[in-house]
Amino acid sequence: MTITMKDIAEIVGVSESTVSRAINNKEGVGQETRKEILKVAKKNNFQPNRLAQNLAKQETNVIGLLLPDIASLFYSDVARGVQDYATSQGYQVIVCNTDDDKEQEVNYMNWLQSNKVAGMIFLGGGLVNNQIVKLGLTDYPIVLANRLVEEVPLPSVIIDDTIGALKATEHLLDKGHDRIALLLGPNNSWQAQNRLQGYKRALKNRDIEYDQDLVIHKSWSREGGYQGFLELMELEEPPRAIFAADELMAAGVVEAIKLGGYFIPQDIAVVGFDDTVVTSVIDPPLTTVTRPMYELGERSAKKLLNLINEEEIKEEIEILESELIIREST
Amino acid sequence: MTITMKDIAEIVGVSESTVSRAINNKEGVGQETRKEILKVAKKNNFQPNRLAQNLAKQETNVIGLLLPDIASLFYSDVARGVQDYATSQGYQVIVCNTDDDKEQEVNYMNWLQSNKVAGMIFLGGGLVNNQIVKLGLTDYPIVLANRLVEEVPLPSVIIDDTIGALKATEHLLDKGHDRIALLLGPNNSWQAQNRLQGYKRALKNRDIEYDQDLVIHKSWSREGGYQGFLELMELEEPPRAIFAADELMAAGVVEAIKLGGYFIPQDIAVVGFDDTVVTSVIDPPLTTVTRPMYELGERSAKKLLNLINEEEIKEEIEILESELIIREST
DNA sequence: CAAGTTTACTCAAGCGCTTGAGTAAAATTA
DNA sequence: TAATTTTACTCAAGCGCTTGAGTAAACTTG
Repeated sequence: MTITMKDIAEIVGVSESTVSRAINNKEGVGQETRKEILKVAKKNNFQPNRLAQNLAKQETNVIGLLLPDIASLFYSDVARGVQDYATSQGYQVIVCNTDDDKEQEVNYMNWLQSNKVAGMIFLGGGLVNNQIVKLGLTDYPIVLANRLVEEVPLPSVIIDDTIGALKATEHLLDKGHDRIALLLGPNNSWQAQNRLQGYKRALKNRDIEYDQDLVIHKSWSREGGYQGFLELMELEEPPRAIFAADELMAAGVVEAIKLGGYFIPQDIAVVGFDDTVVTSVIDPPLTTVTRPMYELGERSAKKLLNLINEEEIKEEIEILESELIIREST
Repeated sequence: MTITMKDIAEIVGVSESTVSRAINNKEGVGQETRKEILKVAKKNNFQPNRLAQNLAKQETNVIGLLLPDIASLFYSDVARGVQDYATSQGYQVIVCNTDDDKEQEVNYMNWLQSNKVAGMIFLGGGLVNNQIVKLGLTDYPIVLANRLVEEVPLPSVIIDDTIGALKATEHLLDKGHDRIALLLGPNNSWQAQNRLQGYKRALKNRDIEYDQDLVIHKSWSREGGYQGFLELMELEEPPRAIFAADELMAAGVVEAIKLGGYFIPQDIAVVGFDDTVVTSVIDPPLTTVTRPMYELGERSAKKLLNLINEEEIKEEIEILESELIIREST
């Protein structure tokens, strides 16, 4: 059904290799012949069989992207960044959802390897690098994106939330608050640690004592934010500024505050985290820390392609910083 | 570096074909030999080269998914549905972002075809089916998801917003409203048409006259909703119920209502569209029409795989219905 | 126990493309 | 015009796997 180089060769009356060279714009083909071959190819809508091509060339122009969940606001933005850069360079991306499941991650790794992808990006998720090493992938182009780097050093791109959290906290301090509450997810997470660190650093810079009671760990959810706020209100002297270090938590906090009859920012100032459609919909518009998600994807892809093409890589670990967007909630 | 069947054959001392059959669990291999082969394969972490495998078998277990933008809330959910079903059946998915650009769509189509994907799903977006036909893909497994079916009949799965809009309108009618405003995006869109139709049908069912003034077309955005509300308020007798047929528009409407000092639902009842993190964050929780996005993906994938495996396909066009979720805004 | 059947394997071609080496003719040079 | 270079091509092997056909040995059966 589909036409092959062999067919074209027959039609034109040349050898297969000539057809190959003509179609791939290589030299060694006469003008006339080339024209004829291209004409026939076009007429028959010839599409080279990539499987054969890749097999012969021993290379592909596909990269794999492993992430927890493409349906997540955060990851889908990053994925888009990866795809845009990759396709701009002639590469295609295969996205695999691991659901943070190590077994799945390993399966996909194998599958991708099996398919001879040119390289892989591990975005978020939890596969210990150990396993990557075990799987003998160290000689394989790999980039870690927004994932904690462990014992084995691998090229990575990460967003440092510390700076963002620092800026957020400083902003509230600038507004005259000295008792600032911090709402975080479970404290075993890397993200929570970073954000906490930024918060602490900001306090330290101003010689303000760190008050354990003002830092509350809940789930990374709206409910978590809601409950966190209620807990804060039970303190003897409730804080009048809250840094909710997650967009959903921020949404929950805002909800709880309004329900409590308080006004933002007059009664209580709020800073959120991430700038997605969620924070954009909240009333009032939230001052928030924004992470360069799309850029994270782009940079990771770029790093990977550099790796693949063995261009020089400047730094092993690239750090992107989160920024503060100031709006009406503070 | 990577081990091949040939290597294994040499190590074990059998022919390559025996190795192939052993690894693929086919008969014709002695127990002992098979065990030995598998042992060697495992020990060396053998991964069959899919390129070669697919080339030899003349088939792949990869499908292509073309959609406008994976970073969109709607599409990423659908994509996840596609991926989950596909992987459960041993297929992998390649996602291509077309940005609703026909040229890109065609490029991706060709690329996917070149890679011998087993089939494709066209999700949303605008390539006229004509071009699909031109590209000679009619004999190719293709499923259209949530895309208007044109002259050429192709297997499709769509979500009928008509029913959802009907239910939403009826719900407001049930609540005693007889002047219900409808906020829509540009009226040339298929979505807008469907939702309008559902609205009209609901009115007709109750013998309520259709009032052109109550139907406002703006952009599918928060701003659109906001402006739409202001326009409605300028009517002589402003409506006390609004069906904002888009989540962002709904968010805008809610914002405008609150800013105007009105209360939801006491002063004005609101029904939104789509049930994503956006509607979940709005206060009060919105009564909304929810589209089965994940299911749309699943069903499309299922239809495609049936097509690929040439199982019987019941209906050419499968229609999923949107549902109404009743919450506090009405 | 001869004839037929099954089992466990090997052979070799083929999937569609690439690419280094080979070759004859045309073009250049001295 | 003979020697050299260049051009335009062909040949054939190879990428790693699959698979139908072939074969010798082991097993069944009456």
